[in-house]
Amino acid sequence: MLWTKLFIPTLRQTPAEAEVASHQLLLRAGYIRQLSAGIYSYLFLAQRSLRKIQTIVREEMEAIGAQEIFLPALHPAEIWRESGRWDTMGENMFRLKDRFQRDLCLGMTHEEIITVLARGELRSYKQLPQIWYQIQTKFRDEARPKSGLLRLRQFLMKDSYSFDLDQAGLDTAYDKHYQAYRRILDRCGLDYLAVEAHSGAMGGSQSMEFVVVSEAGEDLVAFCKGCGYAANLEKAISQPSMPEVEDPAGDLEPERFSTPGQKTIADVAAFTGLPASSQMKSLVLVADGRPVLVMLRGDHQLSEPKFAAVTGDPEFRPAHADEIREWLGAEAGSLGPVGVTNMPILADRALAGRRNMITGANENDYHLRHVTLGEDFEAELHDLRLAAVQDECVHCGRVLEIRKALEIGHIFKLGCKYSESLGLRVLNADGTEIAPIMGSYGIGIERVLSAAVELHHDQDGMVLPPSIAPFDVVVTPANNADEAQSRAAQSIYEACVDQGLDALLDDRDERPGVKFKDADLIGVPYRITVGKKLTNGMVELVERRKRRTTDLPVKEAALTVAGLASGGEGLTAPA
RNA sequence: CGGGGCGUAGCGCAGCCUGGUAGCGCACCUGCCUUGGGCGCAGGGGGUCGGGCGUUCAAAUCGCCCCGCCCCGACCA
Repeated sequence: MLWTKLFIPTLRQTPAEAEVASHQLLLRAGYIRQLSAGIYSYLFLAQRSLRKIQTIVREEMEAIGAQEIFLPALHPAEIWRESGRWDTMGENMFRLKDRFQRDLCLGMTHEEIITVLARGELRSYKQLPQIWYQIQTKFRDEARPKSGLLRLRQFLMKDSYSFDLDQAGLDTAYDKHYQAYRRILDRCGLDYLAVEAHSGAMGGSQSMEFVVVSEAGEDLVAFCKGCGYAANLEKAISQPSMPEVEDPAGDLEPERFSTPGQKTIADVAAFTGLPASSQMKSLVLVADGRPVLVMLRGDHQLSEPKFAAVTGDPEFRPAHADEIREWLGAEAGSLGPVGVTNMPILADRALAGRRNMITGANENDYHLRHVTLGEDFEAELHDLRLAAVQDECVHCGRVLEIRKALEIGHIFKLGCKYSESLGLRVLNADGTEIAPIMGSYGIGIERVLSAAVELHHDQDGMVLPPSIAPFDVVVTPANNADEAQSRAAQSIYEACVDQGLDALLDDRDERPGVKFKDADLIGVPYRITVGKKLTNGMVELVERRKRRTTDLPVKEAALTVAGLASGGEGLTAPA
């Protein structure tokens, strides 16, 4: 294609609203334009790149026997009421009414729709297993859209759904997706991690996220460079670091002492001269309508999903200030477990074996020292904390890395939640009716592109992996007004096209600097520069990623790029 | 939803404090010139100053209300 015929509106300056690299570069390189918060138009370059990503996704989905379908984006409320999620999805769902005042919504995911489709069609065990997938626009009324294409209100997702007769079948479908996702992300040139995750509002037993470690991400993941253990921070298990100060020895009795105005862990640490890890933190939560006291080491944080899993109530809430006063007789900041009998006490395992710690006295402005779990109060032990910096891997003992990450894909074993609630049943071989067991698997298409840009860029612009770059190669005559250069560039361009390359000819009447800058910015992996060396029959091949320039005879240029491009498809991130 | 910031030409910004009818750089158009890293010269086009109401002889500028966008937090498959 000829640059002069294309619309590639590159920007010299970065628009002020863009903060993260991918957002800045996608705007500057003329890939996207914003319509509204979290809603973007995809211009020519973005569309080409997104299509390449979708092609890779389709190929790998077909390879595991998945069949492409296309479901509606506009859904009647009834279906969501049947599954119960009309109410539980809350504010994140776009809702609207039709002219007859019937409730509708825009699809944020498609478990309900696929299950309703299946229940009308699937009758017999002979029809299973099935894997159906689509690439669809999803709508989510995010509280805070942000960071360009990283958190959108309207976005593309490949979502697939598996239907099986039994757990073993689901395990197979899940594993196929796991393998397919690995191949997809490998081919897209992403350096990623597969991490154990919570299934959250999806329900279900097992789930795994595919994430790219990046400061632009909003998840936190913990992983071990030693044995490969990796999990979402909320789910991660870890060996707590040693307390900074050894506990006082002996069978000491709790001792009340005055701590006027010392409300936070940090306050008390400064006041007593003992670090947070020598204190116990008390949280009052309300689960299933009843108060629960949760004890954690002072420097640890509650993992809400772990607490929800222990209590079985995903809707738990912190107690209100007046409830805390009524139940414990003191304000948050002076709470503790000693003498508490009116609510169950849960303690994190990191407190097991600790002695003589500091905690609140349940009397404003007083704390207790020498409090020991199992002696001065009793509690049920659970893993309730978030893995913390310096925690060690429980498998191999190495210190865990904790990093921000971008969620690209997520696979879930759903179980029978949707088949049961929506009435999907098939007859088994023995004539009994069973609810098929389901899985659900998603990949954010725009996030693949954004993550690739986050991972692969430099001062001058994007450095896209060849597999997802909008063009493989750009042919740039340094001076297009020079008849010989222009003609040679044209023929090299044609040779590239003949090689099956997605080639771009920069035929603009611009100074070379402008053309070089633009080519760098939009991230084309290879550039063939036709310039002064043409008089010797030579052109230059510039590899965007390595910033390396090689002189080549005119005749070999196209063939060389074709060889590099096909070999470079699995290009991965530098470590 | 809470906190903060911003809204003036396509992009980046100044002007606002101290009211007097809008400016700079880049981009764009025309011509000349130039052609190895966002050239040079000359001429030119383009703005409801986010919106409404108010104060005033006079509002981009002051006041009130609203809208939008960004960032932090809350929230979130």
